[in-house]
Amino acid sequence: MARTAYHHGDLHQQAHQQALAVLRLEGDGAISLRAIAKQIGVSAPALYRHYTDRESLLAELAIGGFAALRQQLLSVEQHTPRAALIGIGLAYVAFAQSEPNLYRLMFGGRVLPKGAHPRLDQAGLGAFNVLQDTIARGQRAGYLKPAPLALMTATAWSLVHGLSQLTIDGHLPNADAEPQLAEGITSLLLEGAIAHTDAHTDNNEDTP
Amino acid sequence: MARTAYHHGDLHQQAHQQALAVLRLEGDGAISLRAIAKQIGVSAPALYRHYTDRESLLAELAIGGFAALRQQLLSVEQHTPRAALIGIGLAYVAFAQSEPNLYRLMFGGRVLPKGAHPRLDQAGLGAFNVLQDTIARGQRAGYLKPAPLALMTATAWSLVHGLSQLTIDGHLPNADAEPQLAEGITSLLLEGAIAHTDAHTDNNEDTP
DNA sequence: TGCCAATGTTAACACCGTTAACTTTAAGCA
DNA sequence: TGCTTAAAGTTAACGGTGTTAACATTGGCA
Repeated sequence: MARTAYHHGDLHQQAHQQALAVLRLEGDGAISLRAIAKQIGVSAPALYRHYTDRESLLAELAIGGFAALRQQLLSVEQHTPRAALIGIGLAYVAFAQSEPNLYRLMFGGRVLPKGAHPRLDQAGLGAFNVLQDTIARGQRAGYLKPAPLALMTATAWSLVHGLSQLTIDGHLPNADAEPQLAEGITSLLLEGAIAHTDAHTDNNEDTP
Repeated sequence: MARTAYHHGDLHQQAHQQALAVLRLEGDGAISLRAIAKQIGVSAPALYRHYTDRESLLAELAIGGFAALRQQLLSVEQHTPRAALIGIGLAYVAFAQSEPNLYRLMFGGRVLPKGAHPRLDQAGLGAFNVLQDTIARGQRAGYLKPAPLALMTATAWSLVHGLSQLTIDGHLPNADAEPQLAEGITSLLLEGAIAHTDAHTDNNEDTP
């Protein structure tokens, strides 16, 4: 079952890989089913045996992206609550910076409407949950405030997602040093932005 | 200079408005020069007398968006530093929620590459500066920590931008109450996420 | 072995952005 | 006032897209 021109058996996977390559180089807007089919050496309508839509191909790429992001977040060492939180933040931003076009596709909104691809939403939740679990652990350890979990998770996610998007797209003037920036930002969230000039004022603690 | 079919004198503005209407209803992906020309009652190539590109039309829409965002941020009352900061955060998210498709276009990244439209970058800076100035005032008033201004601005912008994007696109599970969410998130950034159980522990202060 | 479902094929439709070549009109100057 | 010129419109055409219909081939199973 191999290469008789018909039924070469690997079309789905090959189209996926080809589309991923184009995505990485030129962004999702440059993904064309006809071009992909030609490069694989197959007619364009053949792709419709494996993907109902161009959009479903993109959704599959995004699903893979969320799975990769989840793995990257899971691989962060959770030694102390603080190290786990900062590590997750850095890992998140690092992922976005290493795969900017894929990240943009995952959170495009315009390209992949939210309710349309259940497996996509599920994959997004999978990554989301890693972040949420880490925060919950930080709360149980007494390191984080006992604020509502949904609130704290939304805050953390908004921060890392916003930073990812802004750095990827080249906003953020004076974005000199990026790694320090990400670490400084997460620290700022943890310790707060308000100056407590009352008495104690022991800024920059490093270990809980 | 009016309506002889030729030279109806208002093509530029009319195309802008028509494109904006389509953008609001269906997103930037649905903006088609041919369709716009037809609805205005003009041939498609006529648009190229007023826009060098489809992309330049989109850039013009985004520029208008940044100007509107800037105005909305400027209209926030700056009574106390805290009120100014929270007010700006709420206004920012409110703008994104009131114009989701426009906001997505402004920060698309994939649609409008960063260095290609100088006036666009300038308009973005205009909105950015309002946020930065507010933070600088908060620092001068002694309300905010004297951390590097670029760091604090990047943090604040990341937070409000991330929250905007996530709520617009329907991520954030359990996103029950949005206004409280935005306010809670900005407060959390101001006061920090760490529980200070050592001694002082005066959480939830409301005035500096 | 013969049939059927899976998986390919070509042809075609209706769009799209964009350019070339041409035409009409408004405006300014002799 | 009339002529010229540049601005602003026109049609025709090129190459590209996603997608569907109708048809062809093939591998696997009864």
